[in-house]
Amino acid sequence: MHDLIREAEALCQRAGMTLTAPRRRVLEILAASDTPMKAYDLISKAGEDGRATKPPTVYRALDFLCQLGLVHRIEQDATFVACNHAGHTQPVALFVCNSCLKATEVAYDDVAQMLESAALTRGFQLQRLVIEGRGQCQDCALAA
Amino acid sequence: MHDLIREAEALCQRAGMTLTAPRRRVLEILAASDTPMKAYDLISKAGEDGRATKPPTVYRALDFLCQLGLVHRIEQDATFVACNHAGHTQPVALFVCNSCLKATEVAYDDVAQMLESAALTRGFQLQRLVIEGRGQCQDCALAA
DNA sequence: TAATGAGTGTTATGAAATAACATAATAGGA
DNA sequence: TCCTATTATGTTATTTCATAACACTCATTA
Repeated sequence: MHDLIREAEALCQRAGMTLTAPRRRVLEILAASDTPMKAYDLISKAGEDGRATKPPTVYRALDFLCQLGLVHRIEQDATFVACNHAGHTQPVALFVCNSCLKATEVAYDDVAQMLESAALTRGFQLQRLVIEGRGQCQDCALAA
Repeated sequence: MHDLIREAEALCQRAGMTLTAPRRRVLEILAASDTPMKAYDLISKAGEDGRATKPPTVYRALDFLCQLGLVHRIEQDATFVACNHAGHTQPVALFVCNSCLKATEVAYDDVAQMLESAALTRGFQLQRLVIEGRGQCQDCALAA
């Protein structure tokens, strides 16, 4: 978990950017959470130490972290989750359990290639790809 | 385009549901648009005849139409688009052009199967799948 | 030391979606 | 037919998600 922060720092440095205080704070909170979080939960959590934290601060940090691939935004429900494979810039698929809400991150090069070629046969040049699943994770299936 | 409405009616009947006035209205507007629309654009457009149309009316219609697969919600930017292959209940991938904003709908059974099995090897049982792309469509690529 | 640029703080507002409750329309059964 | 249950809509208000705009800080460098 502190690994993640260290990796993040290294990654920023390589990219010529800096992991400033608010960015690090947001990443720490996300990394400590076992489920994806809403932006406003982050905002109140980040403000739990003395000073107030306001929406733009957190949204800016999230934009930054998402761009570096350190955090993923789950489009279906506007939540954010820290990336497992810190540092990879490849796209991932995110499977979210409807029961426990935990997110499973999966690399999917093969799938991406299929989609890319499916798009290309229609003359469409892919720049960004979002793949999100909903369902039931193993733990919840066994518990039921 | 009127085909779509007729198909929609048939589909509703088969499902034991009804294509009521507001639902039909929303579907018509979406079908007439060549790009995906935001909910609030629909709301004002639907209100252009005399009577005011309010958010819940349109959101309810959208929920209904999405459930029947007559409309798709694009999660990335919260827009809605009428379905091409009216009646299919299989999932589709949506590729949205960053220039002209038009959406291309693509069936992807093979990709879905890959993702499903990728999920299953992790014990994850998929119930819903969202696949969305962003990029440049053929027309815009040629125009540039 | 001025000028630049990147980042943050703050106020205010815009945009997307839904809760809660009242009302209407419709279909089925006695 | 009349009652009742169900389904859908109308309406008000509010919640949730996100960003615009501008002032300020602080490090870098010319």
